Formats: sequence, C-alpha cells, structure tokens
Amino acid sequence: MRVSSKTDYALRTVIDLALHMDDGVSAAARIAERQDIPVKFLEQILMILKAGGIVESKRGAGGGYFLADPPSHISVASVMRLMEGRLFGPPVSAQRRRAGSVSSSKELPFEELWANVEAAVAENLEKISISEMSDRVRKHSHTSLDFSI
Amino acid sequence: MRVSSKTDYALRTVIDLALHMDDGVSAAARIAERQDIPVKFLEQILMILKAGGIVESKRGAGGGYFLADPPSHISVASVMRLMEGRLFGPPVSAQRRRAGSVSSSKELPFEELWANVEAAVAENLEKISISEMSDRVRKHSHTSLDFSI
DNA sequence: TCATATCCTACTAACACGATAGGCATAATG
DNA sequence: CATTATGCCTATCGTGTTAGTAGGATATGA
Ligand code: FES
Ligand code: FES
Repeated sequence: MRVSSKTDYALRTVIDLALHMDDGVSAAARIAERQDIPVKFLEQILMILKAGGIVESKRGAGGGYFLADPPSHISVASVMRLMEGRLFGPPVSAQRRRAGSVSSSKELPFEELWANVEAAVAENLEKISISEMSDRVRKHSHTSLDFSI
Repeated sequence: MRVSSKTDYALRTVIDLALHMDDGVSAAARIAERQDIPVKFLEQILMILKAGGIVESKRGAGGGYFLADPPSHISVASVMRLMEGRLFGPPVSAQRRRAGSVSSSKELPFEELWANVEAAVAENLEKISISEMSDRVRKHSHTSLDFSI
C-alpha cells in the first residue's frame, strides 16, 4: 500500500509554499524546480489544490500560487484526502462489482475493520499541520549540509 | 488509497479456512466457490499464503489447504503485510528514482510521517485475529437471513 | 504589445492489477 | 496400473490507473 506520487508532490508543494511565504507568490515553474517535479504535472496538481481551497492563485505576469490559509491551519490529512479520496478504503473487487454493491451482511465485519483503520490513519494525519512539516524540513536542511559524495 | 482485491481475497480465504476447520482440508475449488473468488486467481493467492507460512497444504486427491496455526494466533496484519508488502508506505516517485534512493536529509520528515501512520495501522491490525474475524462473520450470517429483495 | 503567468483539455506511455490458461507433479482410489 | 483429483508453477493478457506530455486559450503586469 503506497501513497501515490501525486499526493507526495502535493504535500511537497504545500510545504514548499509554506517555506516561501515571505517571497510572495510562487510561480508553478519555481515550485517545480525547487521540488524537482515535472512542471506540467505540477500544474494539474495545483489546479486540484486550488479547487480544494488549499491554495489560491494570481494570474498573469508576476502571478503564482500561495496558501489560502496559514500553514498551521492546514492538516496533512486535508491535503491527502483531497488527492487520494479516502485515506484508507476497502477494495472494490470484481466480486463486489458482481454483487452490485448490495453489501450483504457478511461484508459488515470487513467494513468495520477498514473503517477502524481509516479512523486511525485520519487521527494520525489530522494532528500534523503543514507548519509542523515545514518546521521539520527547515530544521533538517540546516543541520546537514550534506558533504556526502 | 484502497486495499487491493488480492488482500481482500486472502483475508476471506484465511477466515474461510478458520470457519471450516472441522471439515479437514479445503480444496482451492471449494474455497473459491464458497467465497466467490476466481479459482485460478485464488490458487496464486494460496501459494503466497503458503510461502508466507500462513497456510499449509496436502497434495493429490483428497488434498487441500488448511491453516498452519490456530486462528487466534494469526493476525489480520500478518496476512495483509504478506500481500501488500508495507502496510502504508511512501511513494516510489520518479523523483525518488532519479535521485537513486539516496534519501537526502530533506526526505527524513516524510519518512517519519509515513512510518508513524504505518505504525498506527499496524497497531490496529495486529490486535485483530482471524478467530475474531471469523466470529464476527459467523454472528452475522446467523442473525440476518437476508429477506431483502 | 510583449512577456509571463495561470488555466484547461486532450493525449500517451508505462505499469499494476485482476484474471485466465495450460501443463506438470503428486497422491488417493479402485 | 490407470484414473482422477488435487496442488504447484509460469506465462500471458486485458483493462484501468498512474504519471507524465503537449498545446493552446486566457489573463495580467510592465
Ligand atoms: S461484529 Fe458485526 S460488524 Fe463488528
Ligand atoms: S524532525 Fe522528525 S525527522 Fe527530523
């Protein structure tokens, strides 16, 4: 079970915007090179983030993107939910499709199981804000100047 | 983020085996029809479950599969981990592949994040045993005889 | 008017997933 | 011994999702 690249990129993007709030707006191209994300792919991600109310934008020359809310008010969960839909969902097996989503009573224990896990994940990710994440990133880029070969 | 059908099938299979322990071994074909899983697909899943030490098998006529351990000693987590690899892992983005898994220090906060979530998921799933799951299933197939149209 | 942006849609390549197929190996049964 | 029932193993395939590209329309500041 892996997180999608899209979600990964989205998180990096939002954190990047938090780290560069003072510089005013950030053009997609700027973010892309800072975070090493394919520009055109990033544009799509930014559209989703905008539709989801996480970032706002300013068009035209000198334009770019910026966070719609203070970083401390944005949770990792909200970003992830926007990109992934459910944080931890049940499978949509062919079996289920054959049954036509008639969720028989035998399915209930499974639904309960997955719901519990999803709740655990949500609890975890709701607690972490983008400002916490950006703090961590900042700390790490200071401490290690990376003299490795 | 959805659980794969493979994991879903594997769980149902193991629970099915728990429910039919008295009948001796269960042939793959039996399990397949009881759980409505494509037989040949199930065979592959059973191979994995066997390699993972969760089920054992008896070959030849009258053969079949059975649990390697008592259901109370098998956790949902162990089955799921076997099928999915990591319970909740980081993405393997092209970015990361370009970097050649050099996990720079900037990645650490992310690794920490995913590791925490994975731990939460694990904690949740480690607690639930197959015997609990089979109990729940049993209870539900008794209580509701499903007179729905 | 030009350069620099966002915005939007369509397309495509690669991969993962769910599933299928065919055949070999082993064991029970008569 | 032949037959039948099973597990064991590998290859292949169709489809959907994912990750990434491409091109251009639209807006804005200088
Ligand atoms: S026992 Fe009925 S869903 Fe938990
Ligand atoms: S602050 Fe958590 S990884 Fe360094």
